[in-house]
Formats: sequence, structure tokens, C-alpha cells
Amino acid sequence: MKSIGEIIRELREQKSLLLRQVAAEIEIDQALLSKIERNERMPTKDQVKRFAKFFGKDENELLVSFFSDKLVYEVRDEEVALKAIQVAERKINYIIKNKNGK
Amino acid sequence: MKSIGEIIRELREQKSLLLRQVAAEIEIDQALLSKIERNERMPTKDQVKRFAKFFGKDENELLVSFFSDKLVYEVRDEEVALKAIQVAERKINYIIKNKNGK
DNA sequence: TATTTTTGGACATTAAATGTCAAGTCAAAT
DNA sequence: ATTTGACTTGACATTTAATGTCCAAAAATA
Repeated sequence: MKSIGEIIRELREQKSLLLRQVAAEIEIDQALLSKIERNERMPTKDQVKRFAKFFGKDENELLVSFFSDKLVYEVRDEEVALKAIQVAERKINYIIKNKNGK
Repeated sequence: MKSIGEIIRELREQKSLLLRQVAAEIEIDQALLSKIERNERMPTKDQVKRFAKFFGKDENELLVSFFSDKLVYEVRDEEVALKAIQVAERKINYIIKNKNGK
């Protein structure tokens, strides 16, 4: 249930690394990393992959956090947020179901 | 389970109206309406509201279609799509829960 | 206080979405 | 077959939103 930013910050602090150090590894500006960790900016999908690799974390696990954050962001202020997500889930299930066959 | 575009097209056809006529009412280019109906472009939230008003449909109902389409679009090609949506739903529930109190 | 780390904010850059126009296809009608 | 009307297509313009950068300010630490 943690945001992608919180996760990244925790991983960094577990290793006692500085923003500057991680930023250099991931090849992003350290100010940007600071913002990402505080959920002020979203990383790109590619950056999330690099974080996973650098911290030795499962890529898909981080991607789930990342995309779920993006989804939440898209509807967080909407009255119909919850319903929209529920309908979206059904639509995705439908798409998956009819992916291969028919 | 229909897309916002399909819904709009059905509403228009039920009333036997031409693209040009509806486009004029909603105040958008008819080419854009054509694309919206075929899910080639997404309408804006404000346009969705105008469609609801013009067709006499419940606004929130159309907004749910609209936002769920946007959510699906955001993750449709991702391996983690379904999990991301499920986690997003939990996050939204959490946000709603802590909206007023605490 | 001096140094280092982190954050804030303005601005630049890039990317993505919406909007527009004119030409194109297609079907029906004549 | 030609014309007419409805719809679609594609290239392009415009707008909006996101990411990225830099430097100064703030906060923390020594």
C-alpha cells in the first residue's frame, strides 16, 4: 500500500545512501529523485525498472506500485473514482479473457 | 462494459441524429466526434458532461465510462495491469476511508 | 559556524493529448 | 454514371501536461 516514492526512499535509507549517490546510479538529477521520493513527481517506467535493478527488487513489484499510483492519481479527486476503478477492472478482465482465443 | 465512444454513438443513433448535428450542440468539430465515437480520441471531462446533458443521461454514469476507459488505457498493455488496478482500488478505498475523520 | 544533504521554485524541454482542416471513401438516390 | 450527403482519414496545429534542470534556500549534521 506504499507509494512508489515511499518505497524508493525506504530502499535508499535501508542502504544508507544519499540522494546524490542513487541519483547518479539511476542517472537522474538528485532534485528530481528528491521529488520522486516525496511523490511530488512520478518517475518514468524506465526509471522504475532501473530502481528495481539497482536495489535488487522485483521489477514487477515496483511496477505495480508505480502504475497503481498513476491510476489513483488519474481519478483521486473524482466523485466516481471507486466505481470507475471497479469498472476498469472488469474491462481489463474482459480484455485479458479474450486476448488469445477469439 | 461499453466504451464511452460506443455509448455516445448509440445515444446519437437512438435519436437518429447526424454527427454534424450533435457536434454542433456539443460545440466540437464533427471529425473529432467521429473519432470519439470510434475510440480513436478521448473526449474531455467537460465534453462528457455536455453529452450527458444533451442526451438526457445521468452525468455520473457517463463519467464512470469515461474514467474507466482512461484507466484501462493507462495500463492495457502492461503485464501487471490487473494487479495494478486491484492495488489502485485498495489505495482509493484507503483514501476515501480517511477522507473526513483523522 | 561550516559543511553537507535535502528541498523549493522557476524555468526549459519534451511528450502527449486535443482540435482543425481538407481531402478521401462510401452508400444511396437520381 | 454522377451527384449528393454522411462519415472517415490523415496531416498538421495547438494546447496541455509531464518530465528534467539549475540554483538558491532550508534543514540537518559535524
